[in-house]
Amino acid sequence: MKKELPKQYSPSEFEDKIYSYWMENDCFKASPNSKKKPYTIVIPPPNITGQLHMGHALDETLQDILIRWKRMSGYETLWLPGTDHAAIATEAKIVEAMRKEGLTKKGIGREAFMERAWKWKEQYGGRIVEQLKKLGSSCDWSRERFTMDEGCSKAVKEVFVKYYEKGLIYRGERIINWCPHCKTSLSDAEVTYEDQAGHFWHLRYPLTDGSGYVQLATTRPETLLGDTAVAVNPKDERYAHLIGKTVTLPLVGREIPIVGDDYVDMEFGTGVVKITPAHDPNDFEVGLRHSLPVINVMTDEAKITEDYPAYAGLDRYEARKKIVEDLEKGGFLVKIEEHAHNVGTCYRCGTTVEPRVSTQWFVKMKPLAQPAIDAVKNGDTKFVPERFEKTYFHWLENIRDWCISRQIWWGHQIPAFYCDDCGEMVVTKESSAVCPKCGKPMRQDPDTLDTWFSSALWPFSTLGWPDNTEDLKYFYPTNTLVTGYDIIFFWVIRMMFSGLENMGKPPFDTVLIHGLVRDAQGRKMSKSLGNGIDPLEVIAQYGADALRFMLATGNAPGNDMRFTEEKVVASRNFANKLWNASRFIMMNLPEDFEFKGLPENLTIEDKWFVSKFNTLAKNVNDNLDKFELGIAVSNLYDFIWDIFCDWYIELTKPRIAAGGETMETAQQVLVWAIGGMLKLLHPFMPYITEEIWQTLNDGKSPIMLEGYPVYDEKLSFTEEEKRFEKVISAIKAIRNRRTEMNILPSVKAKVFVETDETELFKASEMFFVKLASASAVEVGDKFDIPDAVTVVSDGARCFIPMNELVDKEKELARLNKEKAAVQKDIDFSSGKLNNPGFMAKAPEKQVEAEKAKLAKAQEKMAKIIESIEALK
RNA sequence: GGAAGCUUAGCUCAGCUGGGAGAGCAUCUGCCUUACAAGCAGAGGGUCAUAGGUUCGAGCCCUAUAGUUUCCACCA
Repeated sequence: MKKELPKQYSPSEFEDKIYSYWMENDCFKASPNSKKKPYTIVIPPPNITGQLHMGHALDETLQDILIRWKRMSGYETLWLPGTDHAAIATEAKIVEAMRKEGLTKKGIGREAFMERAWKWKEQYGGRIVEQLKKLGSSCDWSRERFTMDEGCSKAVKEVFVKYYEKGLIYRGERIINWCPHCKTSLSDAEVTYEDQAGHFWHLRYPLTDGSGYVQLATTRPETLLGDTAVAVNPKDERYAHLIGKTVTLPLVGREIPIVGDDYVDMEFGTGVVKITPAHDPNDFEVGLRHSLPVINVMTDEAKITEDYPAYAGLDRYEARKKIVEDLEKGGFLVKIEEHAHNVGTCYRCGTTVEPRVSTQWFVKMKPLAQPAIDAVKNGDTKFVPERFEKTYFHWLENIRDWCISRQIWWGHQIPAFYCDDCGEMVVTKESSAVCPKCGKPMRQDPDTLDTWFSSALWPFSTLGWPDNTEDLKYFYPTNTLVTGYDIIFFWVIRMMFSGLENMGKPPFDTVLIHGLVRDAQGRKMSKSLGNGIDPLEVIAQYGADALRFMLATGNAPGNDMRFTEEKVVASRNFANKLWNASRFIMMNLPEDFEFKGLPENLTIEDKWFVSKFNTLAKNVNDNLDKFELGIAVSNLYDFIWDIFCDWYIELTKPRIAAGGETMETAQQVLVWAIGGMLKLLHPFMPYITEEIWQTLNDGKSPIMLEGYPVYDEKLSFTEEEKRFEKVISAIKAIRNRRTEMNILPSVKAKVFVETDETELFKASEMFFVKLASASAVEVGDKFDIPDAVTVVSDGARCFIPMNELVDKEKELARLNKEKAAVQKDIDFSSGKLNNPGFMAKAPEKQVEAEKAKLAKAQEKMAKIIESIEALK
């Protein structure tokens, strides 16, 4: 049957069809019973509420390239997919949707809320999964997981109880970051700091004994309501004598002490600080040291509490305004200054967080952090690029206890139970508990866990832990974790210590960090800017292969990249090029063609090509090994376009036209070549390579399960490669000369090739006809052609008799110019070789290469001089 | 305050362990040469931010400076 591709490359015609074909044939499925070596990647689970964006597209593309490459390289590969419940983000969306219906959480109650939330998950959780498939992601969908599914929930409880019993989890009253909008506590990692313009209010607090006042400044006058002390540095001579005295808090009238504490910077401001333990982390510490009372002045919505009737119910900013007014009226305000400062905001909603004292659950980090530091220090896990290890160490070395309880409903409810009668607490994996003291049913802690608590367990909870499953035994530890640098703190660190603590081994050996996909102007893609590019639209227009290829092109680990449509177009054009090259091959095969493998009777140009292909296979594998995906891509791009399409295909044309044995050999090599290139390219452009492969092989078996080409000593023809370059060099030189002289390609002329390699060039005569506009070719070791254009290249001197077209003066000038250029080369090389330092210290390989270069240049020089003489 | 990255052709960026500067797009010239005009053949264009240093040799290593981006911390 005649193999044939449609004339037009239109990816939308076959991408979905190919994906279904892979799914139907279970091509992505992994087995823990394989004899092969495992290679595993767990997907960074996208949020169920999310829509695929360019960040995902990049992340998935890199993972799919790695997993496909390893699969073809003989590993049992598992790419484990799933989604994250994204506690706060999802709950916010559900609450928002409810608000539109006029409903509130309180109104419908916890049970009904959870019912809605699960429905939401069913409705939207599948969307992002379908979008991942569009990219061509070869995940084992039969193993798809969700952070709140039964297994993951079991793992969460197991870990919580274990940590609690080991004293790694505790409950306590601490100052935490509170988001008044999401109405929950946040961990340190969930707070992003941003510069805001603010003010400095200079205030006067009168001494209670009437002997004067102290002056201090604050950026948050409303917290004055909760002041329980004023602090000075005990070494500060200005104020030391005041320690032990009291001041009367303006507006409130409370008598509060002046304490001495090293925390106060004598150089900054007036050297006097108001202390609000309930609403400032540093003040909280001071409060602990001096046993100060902690007075919370705000509700969970950051409104002033009922305790201060003058301000009760006012939002913190309204309260600030009123308090400043009142301070001024009372004569307590000295002055107001402009002041830029950094304020913490909620990473989900952007609201300014309110530090607040409350009772929460914490993970004790110090003992968990150390093994995670060690694992990277001793190389069990390495970061690519390495520089991110610094970030990792810095964070872990300065880590504070992790606040894991959240005051929301969507998530894993904390497995702690309280007795309302006697206050007894029980932490258990069971879903209910009875008070061991009073025998009464206990009430479960209403809080849920930080969403990152469950994703921290992802690399092993998804493999079946805490059960010792076949999957867990075979696939853990996983191999490569691919994620953006913005996720290191949230996720990578927590997976590291969780894996080490619970499995005794780090969860992966390599963390491949990539950057952000920015817009064409280099800005972050964001909803508020509206500059996001929808990957699905790009796929619809240009195909998933083009998008993937674009994302992999020029992608250096850890570096940000810009998305531009031109780059996608360039990638699409490359796919189109490959498509047409394949069409060329197919249309030049006989109907009964049978591929027999690489033939024995290769010509020199075949060997030139095969040898170059061999080098390509080596380079692509080497670069993939080093996670230099961007370089591997450009290796493939350059080879397929330049070496294969521009040269090798063109070289086969005269052979195909000639027919007979040379044609048959060329056909075998072409099919061998396209097969090899499709395989090498497959991880990057899975769809088009599969489509062409299927057509070429009559749909026998998928390319994605073929073996990946590797370097093969038998395919290395170094000598032939070098020799054939001489022919290419001569053809290029002739083309340059002709363009320079404005000779149309349609004007053919006889070419005389003077060379020592007469046999090589005689065999290549047809190439000069096809590629250098030669009407005829004569090869010899010596010619004397008058009125000819002379073209000197490596290993040959070509004469093109053009008679009237030849202007002797111009020709001479050009030859002299060329002579000067070659002389420069000679000077350069001989300069090096005459440099005693170079000769003494440069490696021998380098010296040899330089000598060869010099010899080549000298040979060329001799030919040029000869040509100049002949013209005179 | 601490740390990291970036600065290479008009634009966007490669350049992996130091050995005579590359790609895509854009520009210019000429071609519809039956795989491909989403293409082919050519051309122009860069004291690789600046200043020192190491080296036989530096875009690449070291130091400093400038500009730029990002992360972390934070003094009320």
